[in-house]
Amino acid sequence: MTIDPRDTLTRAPTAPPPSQRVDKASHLPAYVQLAQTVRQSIADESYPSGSRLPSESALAKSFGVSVMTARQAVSVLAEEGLVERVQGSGTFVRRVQMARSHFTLEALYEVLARPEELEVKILKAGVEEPGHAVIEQLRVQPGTPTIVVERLLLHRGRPFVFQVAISRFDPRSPIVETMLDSAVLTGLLSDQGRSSFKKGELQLLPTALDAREANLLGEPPGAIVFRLEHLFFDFSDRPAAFGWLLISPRRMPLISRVGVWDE
Amino acid sequence: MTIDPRDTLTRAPTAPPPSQRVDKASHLPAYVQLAQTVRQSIADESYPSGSRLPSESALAKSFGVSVMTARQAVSVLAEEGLVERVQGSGTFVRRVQMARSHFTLEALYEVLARPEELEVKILKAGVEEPGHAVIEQLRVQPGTPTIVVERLLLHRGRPFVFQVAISRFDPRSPIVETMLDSAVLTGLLSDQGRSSFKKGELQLLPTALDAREANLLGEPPGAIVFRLEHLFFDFSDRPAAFGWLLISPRRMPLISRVGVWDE
DNA sequence: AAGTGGTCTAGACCACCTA
DNA sequence: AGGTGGTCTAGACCACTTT
Repeated sequence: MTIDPRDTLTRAPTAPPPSQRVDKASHLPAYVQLAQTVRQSIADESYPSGSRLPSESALAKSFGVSVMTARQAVSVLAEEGLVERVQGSGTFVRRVQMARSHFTLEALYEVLARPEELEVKILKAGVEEPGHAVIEQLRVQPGTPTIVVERLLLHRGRPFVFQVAISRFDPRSPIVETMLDSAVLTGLLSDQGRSSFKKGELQLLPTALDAREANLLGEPPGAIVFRLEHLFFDFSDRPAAFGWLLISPRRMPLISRVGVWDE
Repeated sequence: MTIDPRDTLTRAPTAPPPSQRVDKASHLPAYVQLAQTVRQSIADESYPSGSRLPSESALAKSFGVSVMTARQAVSVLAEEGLVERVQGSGTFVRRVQMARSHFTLEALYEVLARPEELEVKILKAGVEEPGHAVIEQLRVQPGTPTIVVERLLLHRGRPFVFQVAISRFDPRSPIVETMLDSAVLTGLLSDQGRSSFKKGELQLLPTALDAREANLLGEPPGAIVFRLEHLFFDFSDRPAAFGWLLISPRRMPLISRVGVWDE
């Protein structure tokens, strides 16, 4: 759902466009320079919250670039969430707001991308009858065997992630290979590994560790951590891999910045 | 950090570009139609994971559009995370991976955007001496009074969010107005309200509710919930508002989808 | 050297909103 | 009706990678 910024804000007059021109000597693209100029004007309140930016053609003219280039600059700011385009009306400076923030698993990705610092301990690997949750998620018949793998991932010798992964048992693929293939972990997380899926759904939850999990992760009993549930689908749209990661917020901080931070 | 997709994947030959043309009768823009065509080819593995897409000029030619239009179509897929551009080399189909997921506070935003369904209960509003954490976050001198407000937000009559907000005491602004201004909550979350900041930093954490918090939110004692800490800065780059929200994952599910879902 | 994506031009017409 | 952003053209040159 979208809220029209004009409904709720006192319309401020459009400030004059910057008279500055692109520095052709600079190796920075013109659209980056223009975006930074406008970003700075938002930061110092030359273009206050809710006000309308100069039109793209006005920006182009005053900055000495073509309309498409000015448009690209505005696109950068729109993607950053600093401004909002309204067709037929203009581009408006958006207020800084919490709900626009988004959180990425960058911290996890950074670690997984350096396999030389990682160690994978297989805690359990076998074929099991699925429980209720697994039957529902993987959409298998009760009694159908599934492959269950528990892994502890260590980063620089310290416990990092505890993972439980449950896959369909596929008679066409070698069992042992599938079970021990750490690609089911690293392949889902980084660009590496072989495993390949069509799509996936993830849910982030807060949870408390039980005694065993806390011990494995080197956390105090009952520690509160993130649980990242994942369900991946093969190219036939069948749910193929279900599982979850447990990871401490200290090891994977979820931080988001909104508004103008660079300068 | 970035991993070159070519390092880790068997290079698959580039499949032929789609011979389909844009439907000019359709009201869908050409770039959307082309993006959907390519998306479908990724979904059915005509362009398998790791393979190179046809070049933008090849796509443009076979689809009967200009290069810039084909480029815009590829940009859509790149923003979705389905493909990755490598300058000088090509555009490659990316594997579906967990670490590319991102989580937004959309569920929270949806609720906050409908003020008619909301009710705000002020549980506490007053001037207090700041504690250790607040002194650090707001960078105030010990002993400097700060404004503390506790609010319970109800959605359709049911407890939704518990918020604690601590602001600098600003002698230039009316105290009571500042204290009771629900904009400090809704303004930070939605486009509405008056409060305005230059930038903000947010951190999402898992936490357990204490007895009072659980009672307020209608959760069982010790329930595990999200804690969204926020620190907002005014246009002088001074930290101006610090606080946190407590919200159940049932009321704000954090779900992310990766790969090809539409069709 | 040839091919790729990245940037850029100088226009054009359209859909939409405001006055 | 005039202004705005949204889409699109048919080129161009550049930076970069691969052959």
